[in-house]
Amino acid sequence: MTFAKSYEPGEYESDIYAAWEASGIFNPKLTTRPVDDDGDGFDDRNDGSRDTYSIVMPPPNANGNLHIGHGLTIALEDSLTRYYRLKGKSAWYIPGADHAGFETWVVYEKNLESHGHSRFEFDRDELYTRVWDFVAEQRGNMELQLRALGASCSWDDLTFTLDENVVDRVYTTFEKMWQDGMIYRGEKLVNYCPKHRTAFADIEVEHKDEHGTLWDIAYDDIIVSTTRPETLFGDTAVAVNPDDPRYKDRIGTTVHLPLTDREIPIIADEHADPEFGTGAVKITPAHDFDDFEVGERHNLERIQVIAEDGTMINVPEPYLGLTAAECRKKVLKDLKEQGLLVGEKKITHSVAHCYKCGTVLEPTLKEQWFIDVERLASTAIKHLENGEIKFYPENKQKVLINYLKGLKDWNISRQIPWGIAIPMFRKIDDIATDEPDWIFDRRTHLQVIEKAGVKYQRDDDTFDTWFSSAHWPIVCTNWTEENFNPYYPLNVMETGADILFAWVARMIMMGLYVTGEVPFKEVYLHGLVLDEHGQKMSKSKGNVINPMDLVARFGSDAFRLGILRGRSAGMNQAFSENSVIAGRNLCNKLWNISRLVQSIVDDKGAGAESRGAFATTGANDEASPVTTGASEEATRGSVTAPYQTLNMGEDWLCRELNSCLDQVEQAMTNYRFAEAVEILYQTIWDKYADWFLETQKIYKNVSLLKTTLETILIALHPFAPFVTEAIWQNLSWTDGFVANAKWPARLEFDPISAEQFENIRIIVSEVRTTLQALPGTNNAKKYSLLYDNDSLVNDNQLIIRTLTKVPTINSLDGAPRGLRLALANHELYLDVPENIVKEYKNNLTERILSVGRELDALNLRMCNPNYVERAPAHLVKETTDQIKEKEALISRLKTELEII
RNA sequence: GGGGAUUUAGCUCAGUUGGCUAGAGCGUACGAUUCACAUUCGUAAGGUCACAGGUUCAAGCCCUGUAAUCCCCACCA
Repeated sequence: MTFAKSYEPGEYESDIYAAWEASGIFNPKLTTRPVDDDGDGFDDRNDGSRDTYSIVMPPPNANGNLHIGHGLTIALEDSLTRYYRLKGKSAWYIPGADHAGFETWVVYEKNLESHGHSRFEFDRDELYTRVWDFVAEQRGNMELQLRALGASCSWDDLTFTLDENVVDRVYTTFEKMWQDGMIYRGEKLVNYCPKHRTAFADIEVEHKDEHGTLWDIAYDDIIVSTTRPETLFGDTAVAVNPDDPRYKDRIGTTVHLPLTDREIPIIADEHADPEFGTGAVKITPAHDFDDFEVGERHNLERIQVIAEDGTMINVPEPYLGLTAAECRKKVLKDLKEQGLLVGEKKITHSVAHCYKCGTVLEPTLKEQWFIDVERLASTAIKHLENGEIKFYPENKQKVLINYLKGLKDWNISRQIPWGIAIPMFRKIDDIATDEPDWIFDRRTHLQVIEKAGVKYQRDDDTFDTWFSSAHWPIVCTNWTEENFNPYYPLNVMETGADILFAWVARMIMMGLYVTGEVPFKEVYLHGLVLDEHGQKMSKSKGNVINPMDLVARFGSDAFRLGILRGRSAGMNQAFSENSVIAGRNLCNKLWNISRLVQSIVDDKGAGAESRGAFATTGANDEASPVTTGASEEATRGSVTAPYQTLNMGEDWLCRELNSCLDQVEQAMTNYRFAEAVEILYQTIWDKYADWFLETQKIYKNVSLLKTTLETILIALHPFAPFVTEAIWQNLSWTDGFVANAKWPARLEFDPISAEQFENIRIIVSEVRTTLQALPGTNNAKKYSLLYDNDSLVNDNQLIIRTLTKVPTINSLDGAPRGLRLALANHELYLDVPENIVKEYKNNLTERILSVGRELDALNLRMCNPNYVERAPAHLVKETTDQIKEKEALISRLKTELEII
């Protein structure tokens, strides 16, 4: 098998994924048998430790497509998973699919409407079945897209949010809460979307500033202001501030409610702000959240005047049955005619909207199931304050605690059929029995059940999606009360910062309530992926980037590298194609590095033959046989034979690779993905290719080339899984999958020799810089390098010549000539004719000035006695060393200038 | 009103507990061309680290204040 000239992701990616999946390496339950290389009977993978690593996928919508945010999620989560798998952990990345209750329902309802139907033609069970079929039809794309992104998740363990075990667990929790008295049914005001005809939790409401009108209406002698005159019919009081002198003597009296024959009381309540308007406010407990509370305090009647379908009820005949908007017009007109409308002005106020359709939400009185969150929240706060969960970014811990402290009771009832039925049944028979009105029962497939001779009817509502989602870590890991589960709590929960409250908070509360433990040890939150101008992506702006397009054009790895680049926890960040292109280039670079290494191995290595697991044209016989449980022997990446470093460049490379591994490990531990990618990019491109491989064109150390290439392949694998695997399979000497390789060991090298190579690099750079700065072009080919009494240069002529491309390097015979290079410890000259040297004079002067400025700064520091006294000794020494070096350099440059 | 962020090169971002002359990618300029890769190689230019004070031997980093931008929560009769 040969390496094509450039890496073509499309030719490899799907075959590679299929081979991984077939091998079973993504399922830790198939691969957790001991690995025993040295035959001592102990599992010796990763220092013998065989601990677990678990992470769950925030479930994408089962019947949707992945968007750019999913792309980021997968890049982050899969990098972690692959990294810890390579580190030898039993890494379990559990995939999921979301029934996406409301989202899917909205799509389905639109679909129904487009076919001329309405949801009200069907009963709930029928609708549920229909949506189920609808989702089943649409399903599957998302899972294919996850594969295309390289997600190394255990597909056998995919959890759908309506799976039986999920529903069971949700019912168990609900039952426990019911028994613990945390669930109550209450008539409360809820945010109600008249279009979708369902209530929402507070968190789902979107407040937007809107322009509106504030009308002043005379209730006898008292003027009240309102933006919603149509709710006047629901007024049951007028409130004034108890300290407001204007109304002191009116408290306890009544006013006449316009357009009706009712008298309503004037009450004293802090809610009325004396500064606002006239200081008197109408109270409509059934249609306003604040008024509801005032009503509770004063025991006021709640009169619902707007029905769930948005029409007027419980109002005088002329207004009955009008829509709220029509009613408002008529009320205003009638008030005006009676001279009771005494003023109006434009105002801006914030209005609650449905986050899905934008309809103005109607605060509506409704009986719903609520969770008393007091116990859940306070427990969560305690564990959070205890530091049991580490947050990235850190500040989110405080933000979350702050949120939990102000958390209100949680409305878990939704009036949409697509979801998990609430397992509560209401007594039908109005007979006097001691039986409670509501009972818990799991048989939600039945509309009516009978218990102890009494018939009960199922509540038609379903659970808020977040109620079941809150169980995600529990249900994905199959946590049970009975058995110890090494995968729970999860090592990390990775998700979007925007659902910290909606999801993360609820998982923590639920995890603690159900299992007594926090559901994860760490939380990593990512920000939004913005477009290249820093704008939020949206369909209406037309700036949406489809991750699958990028994958198709540049490859999955390029996308992953691109989206991780420069990203840090919790931050919204712009994203552009450029970073993906940079990623694509790195993949191609790595491919060509491997191509060169393989060609050297082929030339020099004896008897090398391809043992790749499969060919580029498709999975071959060697890859597919592993179907039942992975044999680790067959799938684990191999490690090459020992090597010896034979020259300075090799020692240097080993040193740099070790340092790279250190930094990548450090970065991954701290979730600094961008940093890990950055250091790998630098190491592979600048160090491995530009310096080391260039020297290997001279000294071909086959065993070292093999080992070091494996090192960079494995280290990059978490971020660029496909190209590293494609190369691994293409190389003649590697075995198994790089996806299941061992994280590289540190390389042995001679540190003194490694440091020597730094000197070579400095010399080479100086030669290059000078050659570029000299007048004329093609200088490298024109001028030779001369050296005087310099063993480093003498011994490394070949390397220096190769790297600088100068034609010859000679020992200086006789007096110095040409241009002396500005190197402190080396006598090196470029054999440049005198007239050219003179032209270079300005350059030299410039250089002296700049070094002089640096020297001044250093001297200034040393003149400060406090610095010498108080700064750490090694810094002071460093400074003195540098002063010496700069001084030497300057005098050298000056002599040079004098000669000219 | 409460809370959380951001401000560093033309653009997008790093800069971990204070330590040398503030880094990277992209972009720009100049130079290179059969020999792994033009998805390439070499070189360079480009920054008053938002502003003003303070602490310190030393501040992009810590403290105080100011300005601009953004997000979340609550509220707006």
